[in-house]
Amino acid sequence: MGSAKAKCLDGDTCQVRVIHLDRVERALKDSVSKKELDRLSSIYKVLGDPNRLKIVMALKNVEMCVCDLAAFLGLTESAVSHQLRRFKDLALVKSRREGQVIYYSLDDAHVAELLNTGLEHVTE
Amino acid sequence: MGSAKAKCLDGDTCQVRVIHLDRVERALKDSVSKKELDRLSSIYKVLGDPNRLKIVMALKNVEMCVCDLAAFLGLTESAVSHQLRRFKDLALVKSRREGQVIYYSLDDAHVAELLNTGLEHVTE
DNA sequence: CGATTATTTGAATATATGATCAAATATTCA
DNA sequence: TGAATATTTGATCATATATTCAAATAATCG
Repeated sequence: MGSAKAKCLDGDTCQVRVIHLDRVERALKDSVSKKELDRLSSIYKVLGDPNRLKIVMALKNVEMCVCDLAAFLGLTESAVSHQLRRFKDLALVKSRREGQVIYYSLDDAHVAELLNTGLEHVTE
Repeated sequence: MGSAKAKCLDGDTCQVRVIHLDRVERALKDSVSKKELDRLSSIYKVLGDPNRLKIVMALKNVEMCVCDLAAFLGLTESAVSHQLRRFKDLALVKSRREGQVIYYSLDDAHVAELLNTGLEHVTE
């Protein structure tokens, strides 16, 4: 342990410098699958924009239509629609049509939890 | 309620279409400050990249140096260093020097919570 | 001190992203 | 059916981002 010698991790010809091989191997072993990692980072990413965060925090409390959200955010309805699609693609938000109006609301309890944990962080 | 008439929210000359003025006003009232919103979205954003997510999940369990993380991720040490700076700028990760080696570790309990909540989401 | 190791920094670059605009779709209502 | 309303879609563009490379720092050791 603690050796600064070059160690090989990913094949035969590589030259990867590693100081704590045990920790690296442990981290590799403990890491979640690529699929789970991609899903999780996508969720964080979609929350990682102020406007989208406002959208989802509003939808946490009440159903809203696109033009309400646009007024709330001070953005184009088109811009809001584009962002809502990202939430829908991740199945974080669901929609319900009532005549001409489409109502959006949160569709995932975990995301609500994620938001609550985040809010605690920021407001405490 | 339910009127599709144009309502004005942000000044005198605007033409903002709103269907549920009450909901929009309520959302505006309930929304967190811009500062908090920016901080929170920055945190989600920094977690919203697969490589950075791997970094911080590894650091949740054990202290690691740059070259260990680089080996773990299959990235350049420089790339890892750049990403670690983002975490440090947000005070989510701290570093400790021991001779030539700089050890990184998680510096924020809330982020660990955020990660745990996220992991539950993805692995359940 | 000079050589080696570990990390950081800044410039460069290719790609991703968010907003806007114009046009398309879908629903209601006269 | 045709006009009006609500939303979506695709193209475009300016900006942000992640990685790489080369060079700079920082610390140890001979």
